[in-house]
Amino acid sequence: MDAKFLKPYDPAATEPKIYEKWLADGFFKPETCVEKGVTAAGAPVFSMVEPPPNVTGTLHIGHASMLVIEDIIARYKRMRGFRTLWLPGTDHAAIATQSKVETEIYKEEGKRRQDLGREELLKRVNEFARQSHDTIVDQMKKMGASLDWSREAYTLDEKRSAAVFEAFKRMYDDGLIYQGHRIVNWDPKGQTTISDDEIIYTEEKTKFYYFKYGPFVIGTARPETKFGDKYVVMHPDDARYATYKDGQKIDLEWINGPITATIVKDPSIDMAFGTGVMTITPWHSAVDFDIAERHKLDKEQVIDKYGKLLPIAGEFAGMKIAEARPKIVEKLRAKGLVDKEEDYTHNIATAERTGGIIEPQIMNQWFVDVNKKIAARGGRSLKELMLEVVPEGPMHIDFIPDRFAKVYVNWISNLRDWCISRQIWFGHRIPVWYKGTGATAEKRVSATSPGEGWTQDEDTLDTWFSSGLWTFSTLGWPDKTPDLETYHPTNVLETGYDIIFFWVARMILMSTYLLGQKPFKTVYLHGLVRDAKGQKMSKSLGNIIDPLDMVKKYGTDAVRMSLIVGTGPGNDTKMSEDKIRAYKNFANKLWNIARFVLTAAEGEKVEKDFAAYAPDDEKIRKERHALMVEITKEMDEFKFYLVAEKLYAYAWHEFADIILESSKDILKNGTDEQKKSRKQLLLHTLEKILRALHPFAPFVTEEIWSDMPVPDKRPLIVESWPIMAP
RNA sequence: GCGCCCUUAGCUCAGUUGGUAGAGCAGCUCAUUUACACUGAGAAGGUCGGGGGUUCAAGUCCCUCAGGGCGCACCA
Repeated sequence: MDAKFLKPYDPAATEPKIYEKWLADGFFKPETCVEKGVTAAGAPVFSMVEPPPNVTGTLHIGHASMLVIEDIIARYKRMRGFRTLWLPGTDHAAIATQSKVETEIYKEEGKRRQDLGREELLKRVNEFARQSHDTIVDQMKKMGASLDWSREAYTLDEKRSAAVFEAFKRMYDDGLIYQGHRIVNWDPKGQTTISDDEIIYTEEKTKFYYFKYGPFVIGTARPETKFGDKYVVMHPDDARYATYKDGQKIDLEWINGPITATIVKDPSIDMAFGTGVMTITPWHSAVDFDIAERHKLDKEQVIDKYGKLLPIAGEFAGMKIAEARPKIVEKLRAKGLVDKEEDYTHNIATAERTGGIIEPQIMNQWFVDVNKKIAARGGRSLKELMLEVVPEGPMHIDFIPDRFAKVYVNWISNLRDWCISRQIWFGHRIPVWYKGTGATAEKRVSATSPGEGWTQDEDTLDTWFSSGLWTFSTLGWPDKTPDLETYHPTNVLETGYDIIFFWVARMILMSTYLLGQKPFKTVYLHGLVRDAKGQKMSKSLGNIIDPLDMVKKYGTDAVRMSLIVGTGPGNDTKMSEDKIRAYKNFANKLWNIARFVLTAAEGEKVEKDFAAYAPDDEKIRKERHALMVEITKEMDEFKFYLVAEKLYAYAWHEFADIILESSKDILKNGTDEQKKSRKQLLLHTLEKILRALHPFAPFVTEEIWSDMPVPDKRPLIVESWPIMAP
C-alpha cells in the first residue's frame, strides 16, 4: 500500500496533478478516446454544449453547480461507452460586459464611452473580456470539468461571427429581419434598447392621480407624460359616456393652457379601471401605441433619450422626470385640475444590467418578425416552428421537469417581434451598410464594406442573437462540417430555468429555422443556488459562497457532492459551508476505506468473475448489484441527487460501518477460503464504488483508483460504469 | 388577473404506477488511540398545512381552504 494513505486525503495536493494527467491523456476529446481504444469507433454519440459563462469577471456558485451537473452527465456517458463530447465556451454578453467596463472606467477615470470613442472603448472591453476568459477557464478546470478544450468557442470569435453574419443574412433575405419605427424598451442609463426579458419589475409605492380633463376625470401614475395627450379614450359600450361621439372635439384647459382634445372609442379600455376614461401617450406606452395605430392618431415624443422632458413640456422642458413630476402636479393643483390622489403600488420597469428606469420610446430599430410565413420552412412562421418542439409536436424536446414545457409554450404564445438592435459598441455589429441619402439611398447586407462611401450601421446585435446559434455555431455551421453532422442535434442542454426565454427559446428558434433541426433532444433545467436559509445569494446580504474559496478549503469533490445532493431538477438548491465540510469528511472516509481494503487485501488482485463467494459475501454481492442497477436507472433519469446520496450512504454506512467491520473477524479467524472470498469481496465492492462515484467525486476516486490492484486497468475516467447493461 | 411550485422529525429534504412514515444535519446518551476523531454505537423525535371526497387501503389520486415562493400579463 502506498504510504500516502497513512495521512488524511489532501485534495489540494492531489487535484491539480490529476487534472493535468487527464488533459495530457486527452480523454476529454472523443476522437482521442477512440484512437486510444477506450471508446469503440462505432459507439453511439453523446453531445452537449456548455452554456457559455459571461466574460464579466469570475465564476460564481451557479456556474459551479451547472458545471458539476454537466460534468456528471459527461463522465457518466463516457463511462457508459458513448463517444462523448462536452463542448466549452464563453459568451461576450454584450451589454453586461460593456456596462461593467464602462462603470469601472467612469469610477477610475471619470470618463464616459463618448469620451473614449468606439475604438478605444472596444479595446478596453476586449482586454477585460480576455482576462475574464482566462480566469473563468482556469476556474472551470478547477471544478474538474471534462470539457473538450480543443473545441473551445467564444460567441464573438471569428467562426462564431461568420455564423452570426450568415444567420442575419438568411433571415434578412427571407424577410424575417426588418427595420422599422416601433415602440421599444429604452434604457436611458445604458442608452440602448433592451428586450422584454431584460427588464426587472420592482414594486414602488407612489401616487395615483386623478386629473380633471375637460368634462372627464382621468387617472395616471405618470403626470409627466401627459403634456401631449390630446386624445381621450373610452369604451364604446360605456353608458356613462354615451353622449360623447367618436371623433368629437372638446376644448379644455390643460397643463400649459387650452387644448382641443378628440374623443376616441376603443374596446381595449377596461371600463372598471379608474374612471373608465384615459388619455393616451402613444410615444411612451406600448398599449397606447397600439390604440394610436388602430385609429391612425398622431404620436408625439414627450421625453428624450436621457429621460428629460422635451420643449412640448413648456416651462418643464429639460427637467428630469423625478424632478418634474411633483412640480407638474403642483401646477395642476393650482389650476384646480387635481380631482384627488391615492396611494398606489406601481411596478416600475428597470434595466437588469444598469438599473436604469425603462422608458418606452418609438425608435427606428431592427426586428425579427416572428409571425411571417417562411416559404423555405413550409410556410410556417418562427412562432409556429418554435411550437413544434412541444411534447406532442413533430420535433419534440423533453423538458425536465416537464412542467417547464408549459412555461415555454405560454411564453411563445405571448411572443412579439424580437428587437435585435442595441445601441452599444461591444458585440456583433449589424452587417448592414448604407450609402447616400434621400431617394438615392442604398442599403446592403454585407460582412465587410461593399466599397468606397459605404458606412456601416452603428448598432450591434442583441447578445442572444449569437448565443441562439450556440449548439451549431460551435460545431462549425454554416460549413457542413463532420462535427455538425456527428454531434447535432445535441443530446442534452443543461441550464438554469431562469433563462428558458432568453436562451433556450432562442436556440430553438434559430435551430429550427436555420437547420430544420431541434438544437437538443432533452433540456434539463436546474434551479438557483441559495444560502442555507433559502435566500438568494447577494453582495448586500453578505451570504455569497465563492466556489473557488470552498474548493481551496475543502476540495473540489466536496464542493461537487454538496452541490448535487438535495438538488432536484427545477428546484433551487440550498448551500452552506457545513454541507461542504460534511462531504470533505466523506472524501476522507473513502480514503480510509481504501486504506483498510488495500491493507487487508495486500497481495490480492481483483479477479474478474470471482465466483467462490462465501454465502454471506454472496448476499452482499447481490445487494450491491441491486444498488448498481437502481442507480443506473436513476442516472438515466437525471436523478443525480438520489444517486449521490445512495452511494454516500452505501459507502459509509453499509460498506464501512457493516461490511468492513464484519471483515475484521473473518480476516483474522476465518478459513483460508473465507479469507480469500472476503478479500475479493472487499476489492470488488470498493472497485464498484469507485466507478460509480467517479462522476460525482472524480479526483479522490481517480487517486484511489491508481492504487487499486485491477489488472489491465485504465484511468478511471475512461473505465466502464459498474454495470454496462442494466 | 392567468399559471406553476412548495407545505412530511428542531433544520434541509427523500418518499415516481396508492400497500403499516425515511435519510442527512443539529440536539441527547454512551464508547475511545481505531482503516478513519474528518470516528463508532444507541435512543429519542412526525395526528405527512386544515377540511372533505374516491378506495379494502391515501403522504401519494380528486375537490376545497390557508400559508409561503415564483413566472407571465396588466399597470390609464
